Amino acid sequence: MATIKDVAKKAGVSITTVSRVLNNHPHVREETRQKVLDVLRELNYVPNANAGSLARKSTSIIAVLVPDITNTFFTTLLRGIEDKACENELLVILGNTDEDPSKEQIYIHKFLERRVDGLIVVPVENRRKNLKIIQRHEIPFVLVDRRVEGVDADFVGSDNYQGARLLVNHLIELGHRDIAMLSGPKEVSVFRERVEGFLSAMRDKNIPVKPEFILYGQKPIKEIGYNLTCRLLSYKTRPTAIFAANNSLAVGTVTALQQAGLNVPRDLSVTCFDDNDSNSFKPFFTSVIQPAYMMGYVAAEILIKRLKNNKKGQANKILMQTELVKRYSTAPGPAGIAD
Amino acid sequence: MATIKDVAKKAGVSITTVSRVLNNHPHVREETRQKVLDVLRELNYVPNANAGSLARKSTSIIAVLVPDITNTFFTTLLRGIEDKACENELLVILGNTDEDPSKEQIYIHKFLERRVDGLIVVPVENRRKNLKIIQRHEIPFVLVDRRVEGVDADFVGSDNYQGARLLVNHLIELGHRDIAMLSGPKEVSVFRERVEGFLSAMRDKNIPVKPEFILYGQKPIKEIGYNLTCRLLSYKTRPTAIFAANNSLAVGTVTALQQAGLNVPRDLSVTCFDDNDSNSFKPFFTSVIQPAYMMGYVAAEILIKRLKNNKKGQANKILMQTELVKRYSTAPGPAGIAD
DNA sequence: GTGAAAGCGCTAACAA
DNA sequence: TTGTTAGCGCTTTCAC
Repeated sequence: MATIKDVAKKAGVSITTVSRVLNNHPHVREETRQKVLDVLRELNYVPNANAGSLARKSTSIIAVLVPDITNTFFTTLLRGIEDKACENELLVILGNTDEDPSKEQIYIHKFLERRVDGLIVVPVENRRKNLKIIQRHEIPFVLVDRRVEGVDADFVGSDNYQGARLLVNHLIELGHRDIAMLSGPKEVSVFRERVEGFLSAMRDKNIPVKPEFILYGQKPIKEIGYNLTCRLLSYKTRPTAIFAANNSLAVGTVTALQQAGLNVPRDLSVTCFDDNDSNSFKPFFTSVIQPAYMMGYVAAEILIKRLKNNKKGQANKILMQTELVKRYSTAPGPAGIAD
Repeated sequence: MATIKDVAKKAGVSITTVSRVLNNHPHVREETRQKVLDVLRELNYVPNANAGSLARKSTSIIAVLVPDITNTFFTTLLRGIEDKACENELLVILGNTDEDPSKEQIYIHKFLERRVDGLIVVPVENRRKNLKIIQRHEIPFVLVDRRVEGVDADFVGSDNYQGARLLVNHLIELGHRDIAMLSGPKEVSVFRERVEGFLSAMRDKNIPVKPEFILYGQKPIKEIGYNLTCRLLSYKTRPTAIFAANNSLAVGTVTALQQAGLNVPRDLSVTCFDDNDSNSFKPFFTSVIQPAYMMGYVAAEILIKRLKNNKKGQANKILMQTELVKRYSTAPGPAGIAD
């Protein structure tokens, strides 16, 4: 591949001049510029961005880390990030951690080696270790969706506590009392918050919560949702409604229920956080929707601002509101609908 | 961030020696190695991969270009690629073209600038231009899913022609005669092949095909599927079955049908290519499934082989078999089931 | 076993 | 307006 040197020689100018026309610097005579432009074309010149980054000490790349790239919530988030990044001529590189802390660590390391300008990360769990590595090297990053204790960084999330309350209040209004909650790992902030919202809504209405009705899965994925639901079904007294902490868990829940010959919502109501599938022709779940696209967009915005302002300033903490969307997975419970 | 120079100075050795221990070269005294290792840790040294790439003239990065990152088919493909790449310590960077040729061009350019070692691309359309750019710079790449006329490159796809025949034969067996086909753009090979498969299966059974029953969309996405289906429904004689060329079109189709008060499969049968949602608890569509994961894995395998063998050798052309999966979107048609 | 030095392709003072 | 030069952080040849 042709280098800037080749171009300079052929155009009969110095490499500095070529560099100037490549970067649209002023103070280049129109005639010279044209000549260089011609040679550029003639040689099919493609600048080596790595060499440029090395010299410029900045890559114009931001890295994004998500726990599950097959989850609509994260792909939508990603799209928000990409759009904002694109507006600012930044390249986005993506890592999929699969909810695995060691994968997270590997990706973070690779991204640091590539000297990305900044990162946007949905952290896998509550261990500060991986994030501290980023901080130690003073690379700006923003946390999305999940907080991590002891890490003071920009954060964009949604009001999980309030969202969970919306969902639970809806179930209570439908007449449900025996409500079970399927949570993701305790270590992840969003799941703790959703459980707390659940508990508070129940407390407000003086409805007792059976301890065995709160189940924590190691990962918020459908296989785990399936297993936990089977456990619920094995109880002598079963819940009449299940609140799954995310979309994937809910899918596992419904799978287990169907397999047990139970109809949703006739026999049991099911609710969850987030949409399950962007492609669905008939969204099924009554759920609380987070503004995923906006969360990504804003996260990128904050990161970019930091990149431009030389990383200064206090951490931003942004909390977005959620919305309850009633659909087909919930129905009146045994207590009947309250007025 | 600490550089190799800092490490060398602090360890009292030359940068060459540091480089040697970083790359596990032999001929380093164990004592020296240990000392360097200690300093490496002490300074939290993270090698600059861009500088390394520049010197080594290879980045160990491969780029992947897909048309729609929200489509399960492509995310599954991607996962296959990633797994194989990971085995070989390659970093994958992703571009989402949104079926837009100009986005494709932009990404290809960015990837070339970053000097990726190779690319895996699901091309947007049948224009050679973007791919010729890659070829001109002699960067290895493999085409996946879609072929491009006039481009002789490694290719991994599936037997769309045969897959379409499976689907159509199934519909015919169910007693359907008035079968409509919703295709993606003519310019994309897979859609041409699926239409041809459709036509050949109909011809084999001597069933006439109404020209107005073959509709081409500009993009294979649900919005277009919706529009085309509305067009079908406006005809005086409607089809009794619709063959959507991919999963997203099919979702649009069902949406339109539901909106028109039609039940699938009672009033109309619908089939398509590929699964619609990896997360579904009750896959709905009778469809032909391509081995997406395997396609990605094999594509990466071929690319990596080429990277190692110095790019030599004739182009591989791999065609994988598809599988018909009968589910809930098809039912017997007016002619009744054939024996 | 170890180091000096050249070079990868580019940017950015500084001079002219 | 243009060119010279010194890096950016690393690899690698060659000599010791």
